[in-house]
Amino acid sequence: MLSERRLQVLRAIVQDYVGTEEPVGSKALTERHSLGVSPATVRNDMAALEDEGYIAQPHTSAGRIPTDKGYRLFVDKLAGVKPMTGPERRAIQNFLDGAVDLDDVVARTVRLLAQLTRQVAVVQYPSLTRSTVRHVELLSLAPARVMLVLITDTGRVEQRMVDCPAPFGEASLADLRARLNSRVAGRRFADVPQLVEDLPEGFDLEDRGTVSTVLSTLLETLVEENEERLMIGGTANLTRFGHDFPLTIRPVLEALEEQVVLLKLLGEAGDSGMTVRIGHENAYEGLNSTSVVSVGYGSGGEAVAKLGVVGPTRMDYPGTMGAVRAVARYVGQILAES
Amino acid sequence: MLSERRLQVLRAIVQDYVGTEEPVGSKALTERHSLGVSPATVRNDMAALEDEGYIAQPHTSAGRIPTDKGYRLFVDKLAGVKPMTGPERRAIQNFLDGAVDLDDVVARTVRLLAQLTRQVAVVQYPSLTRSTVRHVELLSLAPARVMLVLITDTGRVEQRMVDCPAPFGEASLADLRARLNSRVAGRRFADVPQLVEDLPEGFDLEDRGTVSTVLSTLLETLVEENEERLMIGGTANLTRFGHDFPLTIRPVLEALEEQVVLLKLLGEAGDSGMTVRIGHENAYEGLNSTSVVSVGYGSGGEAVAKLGVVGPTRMDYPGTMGAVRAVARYVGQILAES
DNA sequence: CCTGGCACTCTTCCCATCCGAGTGCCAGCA
DNA sequence: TGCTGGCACTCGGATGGGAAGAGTGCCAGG
Repeated sequence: MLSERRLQVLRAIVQDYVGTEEPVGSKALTERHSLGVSPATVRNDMAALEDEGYIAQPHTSAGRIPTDKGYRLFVDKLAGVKPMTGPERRAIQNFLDGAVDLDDVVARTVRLLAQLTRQVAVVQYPSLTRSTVRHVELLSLAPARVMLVLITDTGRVEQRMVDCPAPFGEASLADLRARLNSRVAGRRFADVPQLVEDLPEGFDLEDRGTVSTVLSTLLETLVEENEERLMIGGTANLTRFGHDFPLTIRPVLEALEEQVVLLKLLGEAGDSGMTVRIGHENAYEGLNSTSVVSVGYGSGGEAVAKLGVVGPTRMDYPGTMGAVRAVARYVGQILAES
Repeated sequence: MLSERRLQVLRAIVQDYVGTEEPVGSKALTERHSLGVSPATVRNDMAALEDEGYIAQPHTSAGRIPTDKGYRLFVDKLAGVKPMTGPERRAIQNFLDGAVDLDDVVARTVRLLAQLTRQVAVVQYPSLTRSTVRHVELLSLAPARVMLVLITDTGRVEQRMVDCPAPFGEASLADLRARLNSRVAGRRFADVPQLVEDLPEGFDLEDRGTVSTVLSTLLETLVEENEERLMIGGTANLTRFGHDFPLTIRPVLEALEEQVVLLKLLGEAGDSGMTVRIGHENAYEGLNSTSVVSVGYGSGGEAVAKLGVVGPTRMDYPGTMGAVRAVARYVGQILAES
């Protein structure tokens, strides 16, 4: 459709605009990029690109800026992913290696991403959906009060208090603990419900009520905690957004506070590979002038959660994508190790 | 020192400025407040207040605005704490009552505070320092691998993985679990070290190494987790800050990301009663144009952590203080119940 | 199909002006 | 002594008119 040179022009426009944050004109383009043609020619190309909707002018007689569609083409066809340099990789690895527990891994990842991309970083906690149960612990806190602790293979720990309908002896508790673990340890969350379905039947009549209560609390925990948590960081980078500040930043901050919105945002991203949502491609209105670069990460081959960054549509896509991909890869490694 | 009327004038200036966000002049003051004197008189009072450093003019021939010192006087002498209304109280209670676990309590508290005050809310997780141990659980995950789970009376759960120097049988583990709990359950964190000091001596020689390892991990957890965590929310409210935006908001966002700074900020606040730090009273430079209202909260009589809000020095102090106090009180109740 | 040239369009910047809010001070009055 | 009305003064912010500059579109010629 578009000639090779016109694509080059678009690429040059995107690069310059991302660098300078100012509309770029035909003359400046020919000076900074060796396109081998005159400004007048570039003007013609620009007119064509504008007709096609890839670029736009803020006002007559200002330079052009890329539209969302322009960025889209840039990302899809014109730009690669800029790989991290060796030292950068090592720095990432070192930084993440220092983490002591899951919270710390997530916290460090957020900081790292925010620093590398100089944008807002969002990291979802490893999801329970695809996790397996490592261990279920039951503690008797009072005769009719049990604490349920669920430990997952990703290192996450969830606890719930259970009020039992009847007192429950230590022996019964130990029994339940043993049977429960022999059934669910190492199994996937999704499989747990049917695995424990007939468990109460093996108990004395008087204990069945309690067993059922404990089990249903367990199932609840599995489901409830699927409302995944996430951590964000680097919001101070929002101040680099632009000059028309308060109007832009406000809805973004609001979106960032709404975990639901963010989770949806990450969730929409494709399951494998990197996803880039540009401007209006984001369903949430407040993020219409931002782009979201996200990718799944996980121990082993499978993605257990996602992470990404939120920044202005005018962002360095190759660099950002490179950083996001690299961080995801190393976080995956860390999780696999622990 | 200052006559009664001059204090009234200062109060009126603070109130008007907080309301309008614009420097307030003598004429407007006499119109909006019934001071019973003419603008000329007020002008004299203002000149005096300015000499004393309570108010200042942004430029000659603009109105006056309060200085940090002026706000200080206002808070100390001129303003009470505005109590929440009945419906407000009920709403707070309802909102917090819905929480399912500690994380949820904190999350809800943050949202609530941010909404009530329309400012940035900061809530520290209930501290371990003053907490007592409810239960210590030890789980054998592999022959030489133990998971340590610490449960506190505030409902907090911490877990650590322990790699043992030698395999450790289930029987020994149960033994250790029992002895450990009989010693530390219900005791304060600070007392734990000496309570477990001679514990290894009761074990077989071959197990002592493991016991020591487990114990030192436990002690580490107690200390490490004193690096308290906190949650913030309502950052979108920063956009209401002012017109000179990016300059003001940036350092604040940066401060909010530095948990260390925030913890220090809350930590500095007095242990009992509400603390208000105004503008330059805050040690951290980025917060020089903000005020921090904080208060301790806790189950029972004792404060286990702090919470507060960060907002512009030009804030509604009575209202903010009322909201902070009310929320702290109800959070304390919730914690006591669970 | 590319190029140089040219007229045209806007935005931005700068400056001069004006207006008004607010002050400080003073002389007079209770 | 303390309050008041009056008045001159000071700035900041808004208004408006150029002038400058960047960038465009179009056209005729190579």
